[in-house]
Amino acid sequence: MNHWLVKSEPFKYSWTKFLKDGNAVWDGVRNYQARNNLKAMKTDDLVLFYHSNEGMEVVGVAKVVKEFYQDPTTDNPNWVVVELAPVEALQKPVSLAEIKSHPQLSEIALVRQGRLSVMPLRDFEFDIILTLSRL
DNA sequence: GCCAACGTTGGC
DNA sequence: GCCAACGTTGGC
Repeated sequence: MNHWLVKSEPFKYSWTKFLKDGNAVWDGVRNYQARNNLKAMKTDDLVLFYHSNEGMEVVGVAKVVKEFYQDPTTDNPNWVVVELAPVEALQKPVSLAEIKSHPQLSEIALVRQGRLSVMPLRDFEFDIILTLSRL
């Protein structure tokens, strides 16, 4: 199983709204690197949900419930969506500052490539973030 | 609100 | 195909 992290501005789509909706079509991705990551997601892969701009913290775990298909919000066949469903909220959100200060998390795209909105995580990176959320 | 980082566009 | 100009994202 692969692990991922997606960003959302809580202003536009928050974790709270996601919980209420029960699932989400992850549309609007217009960046090739992020698109490639969406295409690589498999059903039941786990995805961390990060609040960018406001909050700046990982707030929950989601899973892939439907693999990629053409983004219905555009006619351009370059762009795709996946569908995600909430798994659980983190006991305690893990802030960007905590992630940045953790030596074993210094390689992740959240730190190295700030603008990427869909990124892969290595298994141990995913595990560390979950561990931090339980401290 | 500012600005750095980075992606995209378009003129040549 | 290069590169300057411009737009967007997102941390601070």
